[in-house]
Amino acid sequence: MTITQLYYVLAVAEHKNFTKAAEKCFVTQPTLSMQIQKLEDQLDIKIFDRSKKPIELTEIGKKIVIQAKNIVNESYRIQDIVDQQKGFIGGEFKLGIIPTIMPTLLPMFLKTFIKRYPKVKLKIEELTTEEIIYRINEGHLDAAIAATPLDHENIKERVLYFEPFVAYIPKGHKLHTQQKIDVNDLEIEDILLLEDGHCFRDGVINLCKVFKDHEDDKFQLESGSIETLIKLSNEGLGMTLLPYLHTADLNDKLKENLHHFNEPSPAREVSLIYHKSELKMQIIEAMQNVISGIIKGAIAFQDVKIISPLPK
Amino acid sequence: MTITQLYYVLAVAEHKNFTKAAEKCFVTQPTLSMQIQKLEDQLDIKIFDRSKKPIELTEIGKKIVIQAKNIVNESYRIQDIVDQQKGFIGGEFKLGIIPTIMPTLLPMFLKTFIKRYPKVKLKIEELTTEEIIYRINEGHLDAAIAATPLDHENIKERVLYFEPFVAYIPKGHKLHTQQKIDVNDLEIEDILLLEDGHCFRDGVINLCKVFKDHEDDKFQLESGSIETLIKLSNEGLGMTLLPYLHTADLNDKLKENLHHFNEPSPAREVSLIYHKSELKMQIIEAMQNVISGIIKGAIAFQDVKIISPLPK
DNA sequence: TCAGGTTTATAAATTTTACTGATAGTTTTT
DNA sequence: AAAAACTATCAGTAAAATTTATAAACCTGA
Repeated sequence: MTITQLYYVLAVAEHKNFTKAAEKCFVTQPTLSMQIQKLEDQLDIKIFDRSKKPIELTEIGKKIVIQAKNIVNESYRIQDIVDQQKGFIGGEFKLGIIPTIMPTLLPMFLKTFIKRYPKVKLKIEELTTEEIIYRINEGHLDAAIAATPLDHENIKERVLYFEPFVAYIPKGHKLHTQQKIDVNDLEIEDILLLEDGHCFRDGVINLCKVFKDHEDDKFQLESGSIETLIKLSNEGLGMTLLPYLHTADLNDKLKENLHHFNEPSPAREVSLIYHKSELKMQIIEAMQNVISGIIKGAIAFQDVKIISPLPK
Repeated sequence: MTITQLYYVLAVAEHKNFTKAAEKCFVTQPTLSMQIQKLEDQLDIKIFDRSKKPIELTEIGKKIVIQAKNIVNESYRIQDIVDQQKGFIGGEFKLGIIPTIMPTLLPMFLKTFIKRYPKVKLKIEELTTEEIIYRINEGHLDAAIAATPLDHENIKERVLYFEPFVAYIPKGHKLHTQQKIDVNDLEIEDILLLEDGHCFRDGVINLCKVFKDHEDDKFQLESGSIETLIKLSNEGLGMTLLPYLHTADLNDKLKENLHHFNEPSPAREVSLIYHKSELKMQIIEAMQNVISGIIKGAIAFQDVKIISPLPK
C-alpha cells in the first residue's frame, strides 16, 4: 500500500471515472486501473463496483476512502511541518470568496498580500457559501472568506471583521425622510436581504431569525447580488441592507438613499474559514494578519457597539 | 514521500542506529541510508543529526517522527477496516501480561483462544506494567493484561474481572487464629504488597493510598513475585495479600495460612488494555470475550460486594 | 597514534515497481 | 447497429528501490 495508491483511489472515488481521475492525477488511465487493482488484490477486497455506471464505491470501499483521505491529508502535513519550521510561507493556496465580499475586500488586500508573501501562489475563486463548504470539506479549497457563523462541524472560523449594514431606502419609502434610522424601525417583512446573511453570532443583531419567523409574507427574496437588491428596491419592492464596504461604489444619486444606523448597528460577521485539520495554517494566519491590518483603516465602525440577538 | 520511507524513519528514530534499524525492517543498511536521504532531500531538511553518536533527531526531525507515527499507524488501519468488514479475526497479535497475572490467567484462556481463533498468531510476553505502558505507546504491543486503573492518557482499559485478595497470615501473626478476617483488621504498615497493586478504582478497596500515607514506616516492600511475598511473610516480616487465583497453587501446608476476607473483600482490578488508536479492535474484543467467559467459572466471587474507597 | 571495530555513505549492478502506448473487450449512447 | 465512452490487459520502458561491495568517517583502547 502506498500513499500514491490511496491518492488514486480518492481521485476515482471523487470523479467516479477512471479516465477523468487519471487526468487529474497526471497519469494515464491504465496506471490507475493497475494500481487500484493491485491495492484491491493486496487487501483482497473490491473498493469499486465497476458493474455500475457510473462506478460506485462498495460498502467497504466507502470506509477505505474515509481512511484514505485521512492518510493522504496527514501526509501533506509533513510538508506543512517543514514549512512551519523554516518559517516558509509559500506554495499553492486555494481561496474561495463569496460574491458579496469578493469585489470589495479582494482589491483591498490582494496587492499587499502578494507583495508580502510572493512565494504563495494564490488561486482565488468566487463561490457560494454552499460550494465553499463542500470544497473545504473535500480538500479542494485551503480556506475561504464568507459570512459567518456557519456552525459547521469540520470547519473552523476566524473572524476578520464586522461589516455594518447601511440601509438603502428608496424615495417613496416611509422611512426615506428619516436621516438616521434605528434597528427598531425595521420591518423585516419589508426588507430585501442578502442570501448570505447568516444567522448572526451573539453580540451581532440577529436578522435571519426574525426573517424566518415571517415566512408567510407576500414574497421573500434573498439575493446574492447587491445590484439586484438596489434595483428591486428602486422598483418599490422595499428597502434593503447593503454591506458597508459596498456603499462607496454607489453613484451619488443612489448614495442619497443611504441611511446609516444609529448604534448599535446591524452588521455581518466576515471570517476566514478553513478545515479543522488546519493544513497550511501559516498561510491562513498570514492572510488573516494582512486582512485584519488593512480592514482597520477601511471600516471606521470597528468599535461600533453591536446589539444582542433578539429573542426567537 | 512514501509510507515505507516514513517507516524507515521511525525505525532509525527508535534504534538510533541505521544498521540495527535496517535489520528490523528486513532490508540492508544502504536502503535506509538512501531512502531517508531521499526524503530529507525532498523536504530539504535533515531529520537526523548524524554527527552525534548515537544518532539524534533534529528539532524538526522530532516533529516529523510524531507525524510519521501517525501516518504509519493510520495506514495499518486500512487492513484493520478490511478485516473488520470480513469478520476476519487473525494476524499477528502481541500481548503483554504482568508477572502476577501470567501464570494463573494465561493457562486458563490460551487453549480456548487459539482454538476459537486459530488464525491469530499470538505473541505473548511477560512484562512489567511500566514496560507494557511504554510498548503500547510505541506500538510494539497490541494489547496487554495488567492491574488497573492506570489512568494513562493514551491507553484505554476494559475491565476483565476483579480478583479478590486472600490474606496470607503466617503462624505467630496476631491475626493467625482469626478464621475470617475483615478489611478493618488490616494494619497496612504490616502488609507486604504486590508492586502492581495499583490505586484502585471507585468501588474497589483503596489500599495503595493508605499505603502511601505511611511512607515513614520501618520498611516497605513491593514485590513482583508471589513466592517472595510468601517466603518473607513466613520469615515473620508481616502478613501479605495474595490474588485469589494464586491460592489454588499453594501446597496444603501453606494453604492453612490463608484467610478469606469477610465481604466486602479487597480486590485488584484486572483489565485488557490497549492504545487509544484502537487498532486490532476485533482481536481485542475477541480476547475480552474469551477471558470474560472463562473467568466466570474460576472466580466464584464475581458478585462479591466491593467496598468504596477509603478517604485519602 | 595507530590498529580494529563500528557505523554511515557511496557506487554500480540488479531487481522490482510504476508507468505508458496500443489495443481489446464492455457497456452506454444515439 | 454504429459510434462513443470507458475499463482491463499486455508488452515494453522508464524509474525506483534494493542489494552487494566498498569506501569513508568515527570511535575505542592498547
